[in-house]
Amino acid sequence: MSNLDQARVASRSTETTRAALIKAATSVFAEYGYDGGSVRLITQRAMANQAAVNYHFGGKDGLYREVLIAATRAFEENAFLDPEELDALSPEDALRRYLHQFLLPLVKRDRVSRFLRIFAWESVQPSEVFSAFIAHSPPRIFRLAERVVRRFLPQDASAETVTFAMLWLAQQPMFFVRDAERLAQPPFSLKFDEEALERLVDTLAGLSLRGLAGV
Amino acid sequence: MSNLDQARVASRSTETTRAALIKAATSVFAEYGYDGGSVRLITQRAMANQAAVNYHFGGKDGLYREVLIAATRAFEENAFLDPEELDALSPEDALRRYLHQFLLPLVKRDRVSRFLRIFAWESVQPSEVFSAFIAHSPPRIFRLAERVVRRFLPQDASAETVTFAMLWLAQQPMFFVRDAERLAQPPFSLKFDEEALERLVDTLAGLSLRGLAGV
DNA sequence: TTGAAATTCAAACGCTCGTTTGAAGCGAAA
DNA sequence: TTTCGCTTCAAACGAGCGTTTGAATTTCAA
Repeated sequence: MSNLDQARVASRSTETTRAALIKAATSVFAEYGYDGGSVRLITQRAMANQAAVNYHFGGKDGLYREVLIAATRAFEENAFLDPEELDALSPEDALRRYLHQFLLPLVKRDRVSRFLRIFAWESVQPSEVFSAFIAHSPPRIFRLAERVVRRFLPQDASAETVTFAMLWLAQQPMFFVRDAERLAQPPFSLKFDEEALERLVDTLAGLSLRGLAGV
Repeated sequence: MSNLDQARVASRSTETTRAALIKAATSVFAEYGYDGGSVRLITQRAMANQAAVNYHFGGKDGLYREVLIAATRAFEENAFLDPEELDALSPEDALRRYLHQFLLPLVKRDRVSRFLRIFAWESVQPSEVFSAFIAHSPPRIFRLAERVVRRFLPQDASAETVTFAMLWLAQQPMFFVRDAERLAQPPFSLKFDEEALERLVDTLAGLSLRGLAGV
């Protein structure tokens, strides 16, 4: 076996641990955010040793960076919402599609939903790792929101107005995803099943489209 | 001097320390949230001993509870936005007034603004203290938002719809207040002076009132 | 089978956190 | 002046955090 093969085999075992750690870290960071997610809990869920994080990723931040890379890759895959797909829809349908996609974590606990939750955390407790990560490429949720919003705004809208409207739209689903657990408690007591999600999409789409005066 | 007088004098000195701690805690919790705000920083700013927090308030949570009580009192004072005042305005003006009031922290660093910032933190990192505190009386920002929203919604709107719309409105200003510092950085680079605040109020009021289709 | 490299492991380190401790300081009554 | 309760203080405690350490184990080419 060549040295290359040895490296490959060695890295196969390495990859197992790395993958388990990234997976566990994704769920832990989705639940508790970067600061609140502890290395001990991650390694416990990954059934790995604490030191493995530092051995394989150089530290907690290195592991987080890998999670963000995986998240970016998942978002870039056309499995997720596609800019071209949005453009093919009418502005109204694009808006509905956007809201529905980013509210999905309310009822699904899949991988993409966890990534969205991490983004929701970052929208509130930005970590240095994340800030550096997105420094020169705004996260997709903002790029998509801008795309949706631009089709409604007049051509001569100022950059500031576009930014206001884009942020306004982008943070609407993030709020519900982020605060889902709190909204499930009194005094709100909102439980999100598929049907409640549809009603939420309807309500938000209606409000965003036509505003309060249009209901 | 009677025992009562002695107690009064003793409590005067006590009140000095307590007031300094509550004031310092308000600013620290406004800056860093409950979890992120350390007792050491609070006592340092209050020029008090660390142990004073436990002596006077029984612990960090007791001090926080006092801050929340002070915040509630400040909000209940008619210095702040008054439900009756809102009702006296047209629905549109009430909406503008609401947004303007809750976006004020962007340009002012006064006491009420700090309380609003604490609420913004809680909307994202709910502490047990806060949850217990508001358990049976929703914070005013939500009660006011419901009041504003109800005047637009049809009488037969479901409770869930009202809640959706209320949350939708309430979190709009909270987002900008909470993320002000992040929005000041690239890639957004939004600086909020008085004029930018007015433009933001205009934009949000327009979007909330007429939606994207109305711009 | 052997030896060296890669990986895992339990334990400990250094740090910050909220809290506790017991002595010292203080003001007012006796 | 002495005494007593209230308040302050420096120091330490215990728990949790990310990280480091050095030995044990595993892996696999030779």
